This record gives sequence, structure tokens and C-alpha cells, in this order.
Amino acid sequence: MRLLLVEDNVMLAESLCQQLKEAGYAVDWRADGRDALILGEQEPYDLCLLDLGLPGMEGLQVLSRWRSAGLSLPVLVLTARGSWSERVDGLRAGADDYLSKPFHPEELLLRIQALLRRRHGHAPNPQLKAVGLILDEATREVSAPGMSSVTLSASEFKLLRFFMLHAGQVLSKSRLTDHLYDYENERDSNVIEVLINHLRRKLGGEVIETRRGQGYLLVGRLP
Amino acid sequence: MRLLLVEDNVMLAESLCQQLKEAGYAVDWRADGRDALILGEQEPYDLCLLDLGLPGMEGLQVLSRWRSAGLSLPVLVLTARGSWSERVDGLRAGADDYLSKPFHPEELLLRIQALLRRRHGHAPNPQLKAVGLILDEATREVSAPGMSSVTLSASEFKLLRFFMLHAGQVLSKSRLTDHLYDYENERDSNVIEVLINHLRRKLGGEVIETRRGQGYLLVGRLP
DNA sequence: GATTTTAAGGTTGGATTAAGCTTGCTGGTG
DNA sequence: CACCAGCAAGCTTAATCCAACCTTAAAATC
Repeated sequence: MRLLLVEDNVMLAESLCQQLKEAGYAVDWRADGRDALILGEQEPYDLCLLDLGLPGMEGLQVLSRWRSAGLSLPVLVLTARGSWSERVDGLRAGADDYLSKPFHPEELLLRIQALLRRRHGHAPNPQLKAVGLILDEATREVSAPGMSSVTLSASEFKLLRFFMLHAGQVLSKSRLTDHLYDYENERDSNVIEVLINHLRRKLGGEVIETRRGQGYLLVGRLP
Repeated sequence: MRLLLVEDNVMLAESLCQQLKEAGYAVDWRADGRDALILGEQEPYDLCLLDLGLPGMEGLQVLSRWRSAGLSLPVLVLTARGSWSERVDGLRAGADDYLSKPFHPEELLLRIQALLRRRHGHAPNPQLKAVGLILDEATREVSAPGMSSVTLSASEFKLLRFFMLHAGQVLSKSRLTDHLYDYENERDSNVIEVLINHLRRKLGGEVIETRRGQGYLLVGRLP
């Protein structure tokens, strides 16, 4: 996660940088508003910590310019002690949260986490998770950590969903056809085999294990 | 000027409606949050008066949902007696102004005028942004960074607007026809297909992805 | 005259079937 | 026991077919 810290108090800035880096973030620091404005537009930060009252350009102006340019970078405003009007102005200008100085470092970290979650977990779609796979039920896309997402056809989706709902169980072919085609008389058809083949192509061969004579088993991926 | 009033106190709402209509506004009134959410997305209001603490869905949630969908409709929040935290939360969720109850009707009218003026002067046109597209709601023009802007017909506009408000979701044809033609009996018609075709011509083919058997999905352009 | 709707025919994805191939098990024979 | 034929289960690839989708243009509507 990349953070941009905009703060003109050198002592405070250095201390914050230190703590944020220890917490695992990549931090860039700017003391001047004009620099920050440009940098924020150029680099894909995940979050900006913005102090109001900067040299070069007011923090609020920076924020407004970003917003009117359509930049949706989450911004956490650091206001001077309990200045109410500053807070309101900041929020109105498009800040996502504020924190008044002085603050406890722990609280800052908590707010940062909350904002990052809010933005990144911006997935209002229902998701099904099992054995390291993530299935998006709205878009019929599967993904896994470290894998680009793949879209599935209708029946591939239905099959994989059934596997994920019964992770850890060996599912027989007849059980699977029963689930795919309700009340159909099934002759000897290899539909399931073909579908399993498709899934293996899309997800990697190791994901579905075959238990000869018994059925198939969905197993986890090593991330 | 069209206003949307969201208020669950019937007496108050009727009185407000009365006064606003006398002042020359066209007012729609909803008491339920869920209704308001949908209506606000469907109809191009100039302003919304939003009471917090509604049945069906919290006023704040309505506002957040609008904002996260990219809807820039100006919202004037009506809060209960000077509740400070409500004001802050409202502003954070994207309100443009607030007014605490009880208020003088004159003050309400002044605030409304101020907001409408602000919109018409300082923020030239209401714009809807999503997946790298910019839709000008006043002139019905779409543009994207690095693309000359194109004007859309009425139904093309309505369709694309719906897509942009639901970016990241797969929208079925029936959902789209429902939105385009309220309560119309839909036979087997390929209107949507034709419209999608028009949009693809104007925006480039990759912008709308088809998920066979499921619907369509608005995807981002790579700039 | 532009936009919306209907209509008609062309195109395509993916469900299904089929055919040939590989794998692993079994049991019989040297 | 080792070997291997025989066979069933599963794998893979390709051909086929149909509904869903696309495109175009003419007709209707505003």
C-alpha cells in the first residue's frame, strides 16, 4: 500500500514516516502543497494524509483541485487542534475522514486501515469464498490471490459453485449431473468430464482432483 | 427546477411541499429511503432535500449509495436539532449543505437558492463519472480522456447513465428494459440490442462487454 | 429530420455429442 | 512374482447445432 504524506512540520513528518513504514506502508513525504498536488496526480497512491495550512498552497486547495480533476484518491485530513470550521470545510472539499492533532499513532493507523478497507473492499457484489478461490456471483468471475480473474460460462459457473459449496467433499458424477440438470434422464454422456476439463483449463489443473470410481474433489491452491 | 423531498414526517412534508410549490419548484415527495434511492437515480433532479433517520433505509445510506455510484445530485441534509455528529457524518457522506430542524421556511428557501446558484455558476454542469467515462447530464455528451466528446440521443443517454450508475454490475436485458420503459409490456423486442449497438459505435466496441445469457457489463477503457 | 421501433437475416458462443486416446486396475499366465 | 492383455474410467479434441446475440435497413413515430 502506497501512502502520500503531506505535512510541513518536519519533526512530525519524520516521526510519522517512521511509524508508517514500520506498519508496512510505502510512504512518500512532501512538505509543499504544490509538489503534493502534482505527485498525487502522477502516482497511484492508495491514500493521502493531508495536513491543512501548508506553505506554497493551502491543503484545502490541493484537495479541491484533485476532486475537480476527478481524482478519487482517498484523503485523510489532519486538522489543527479541534478547529471545527477546518474540519467541515475539509469534508465539504472532498475529504474522506479527518483526525485532529495531536493524535495517538494507533488511532491514525486504525483510520488508515478503515479507509483502505472502505475503498478497496468496494465490492458490493456477493462473493463466495472457498479453498482460496473467490467466486463473484454477479459477474460469474473467479479469481484467486495472485491470479487474474477469469469469466465462466453459465454451466461452468453452476458446476464450480456447487464444488465450492461442498468443498472437502468428493462429488460423484451422478450427483453433479443431478445438480446441473434437474429431473433429466441422463444417459451415458460425458458432459461433466468436458466441463471439468474446461474448469481445469481456466483454473489450473491441480484445482480439481479426480478420485477414480468415486468422483471429483475440489482442493486448495497454494498461494 | 425539480426537487426531491425525502421526509418521513407526513405533516411536515406536506407543509414543505406546499411552500416549495408556491415558490415555483416542482416537488416530488418520498417518505421511504429505498424509494428515494431509486427515484433519485432515475430522475434528473436539480436538488434533494434529505431527512436523516428514515424508515426503510437510513438517509445517510441513501446519500452514500448515490455518491459511491457517482451521482452528483446536490443534497441538502435536514438534521434533527443541532446534532453535531449528524452534520459531520452528513457532510462526510457527501452532502452539500445542512439545515437543522426546526428551521424557518425562509431560510430553507435561501439555502435552496444558494445551492442551485452554486451549481449553475461555479460547477458548470453536473457530471457523472465512472470507469473513465464522463457523462455531462446537461448536454447529454459523453467524453473520455483522449476522446472527443459525442452527443447521445435521449434513450442512448438514459441507457448509458444507468450503466454508469451501476458500474461493475452485470445488467440483464430485462433490467434495462424495465429502466427504459416503466411498466411497459415487453414483448420480444431487440431494442436493447440496437441501443447497445449504437453506444458501441459511439464509444468504441470494448466499452460494453456482453456476458452471454446474463446481460451486459460496462468496463473501463485503458487510457 | 432525427430518433425510436420493428423486422429480417447473419454470426457466434457454448452446450452437447461423439470418437479416439490415456490411465490405472484386475486377473490370468509364464 | 512379474508381466501383460483386457477393460473400464476418465481425458481430450473436434464436429455439430441452436438460442442468444449482432447488424442493417426499412417503417413508424415524434
